[in-house]
Amino acid sequence: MLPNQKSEPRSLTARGAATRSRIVDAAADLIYAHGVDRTSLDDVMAASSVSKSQLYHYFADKDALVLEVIARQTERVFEAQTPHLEALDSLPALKLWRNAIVRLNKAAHGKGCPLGTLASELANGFEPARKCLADSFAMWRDRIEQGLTKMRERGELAASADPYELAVAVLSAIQGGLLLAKTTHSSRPLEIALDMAIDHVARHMTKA
Amino acid sequence: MLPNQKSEPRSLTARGAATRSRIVDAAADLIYAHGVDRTSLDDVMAASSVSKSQLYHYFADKDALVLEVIARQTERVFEAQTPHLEALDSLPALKLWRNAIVRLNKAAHGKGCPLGTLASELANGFEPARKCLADSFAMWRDRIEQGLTKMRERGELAASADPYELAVAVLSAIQGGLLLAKTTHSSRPLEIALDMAIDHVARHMTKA
DNA sequence: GCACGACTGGACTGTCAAGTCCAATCGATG
DNA sequence: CATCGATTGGACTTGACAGTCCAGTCGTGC
Repeated sequence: MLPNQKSEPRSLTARGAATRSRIVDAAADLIYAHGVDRTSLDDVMAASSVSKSQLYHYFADKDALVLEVIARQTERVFEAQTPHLEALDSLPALKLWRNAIVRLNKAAHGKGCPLGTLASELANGFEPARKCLADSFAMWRDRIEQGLTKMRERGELAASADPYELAVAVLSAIQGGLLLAKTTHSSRPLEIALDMAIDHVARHMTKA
Repeated sequence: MLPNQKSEPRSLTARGAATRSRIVDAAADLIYAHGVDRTSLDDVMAASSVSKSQLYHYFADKDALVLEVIARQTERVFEAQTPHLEALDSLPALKLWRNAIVRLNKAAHGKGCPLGTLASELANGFEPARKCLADSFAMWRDRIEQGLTKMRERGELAASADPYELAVAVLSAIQGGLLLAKTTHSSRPLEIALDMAIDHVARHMTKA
């Protein structure tokens, strides 16, 4: 059982890094639009103006590329929620965030959450991807949890409230709402789910 | 533009119906386990002990089979929630249902909701499937909504509460909770999401 | 018992996708 | 400017999969 790090050259020049990044971006877009299995490497080649050998120069195989795509989408999801995600420590902040998510979903024409669709497609059958996505969700939950913890420290949230559980509940609402929104071609389910989640947090607040 | 009902023979004998049903069952199982794109017709053939020509005798193409699988999974989901789904008209009934869902998820080794995974995979790019799944979700939501409506008629739920919106919120929580449960390999997110949803309903109840 | 249509078997085709290979360039460095 | 590894091009191999075709069997109504 040798370390078997067969892929990825030891060093990358600036040009190489740019090419590699271009590939990941194109793959992320295509996979978001069509799913992992309906995105061929030929599609990725065409979209990123790259040849087959380059793909296999930078990535051991399609699975390795998919793993990179997960990482890239995780970054994108976090960036898209900036700056809201950094300070979800008050009811007004949560509501602003809610509106931003709804806006984001509309801008994406209700295609759903990039991480959610990847998770649904890969969580069974490609264990490294599942782990990676579980980490992404954990980080996301953690951001929410941090804001709630701050609220509790300030006494805005009841001492009996569990920031971890509240954060999991909120994230569930987001994912479920996005899935229903995507399926029904309407953003209402997302709005309704988010409002429930915010109500749920509000319910654990001490009187104003 | 002729009606173009190219597929499906006019009549089915008992044996033919059985074969056809066997195919759909096998396809449903395989697709639930591996996803639509990772399930080949050869796999379905092997699992249902059927030859290629039989597949194409009963279904116009893979898409037609997938549509049937959606219908079958919809039936299964509803059956699995029987009898709870028929009378979600009290808080205790909702809690019993919650426990049943958690149990079901554990029994399925956290593979998630059959409808949810299909929706995530097919909602973009295969419009007939999306419509079909949207209908399934609407029926599901309607069952929940009916129970809540009954509660409101009885005066247990506040007149200001909207059974439709509450039902959508509950269904979102289920789907989101199942997705996180599947990704994290833990049923906790599902439990947390369901508890939030039930709390949310309880919050709209008139005092006991 | 025979005729006709439902039903079945399985070989065959065409396409497309993953992954391999080798030879050619580019560019920093001594 | 010579060298070496990073980088690139694209043809080629291999296998899988959707879908086609035709020939044969079964079973039910007449």
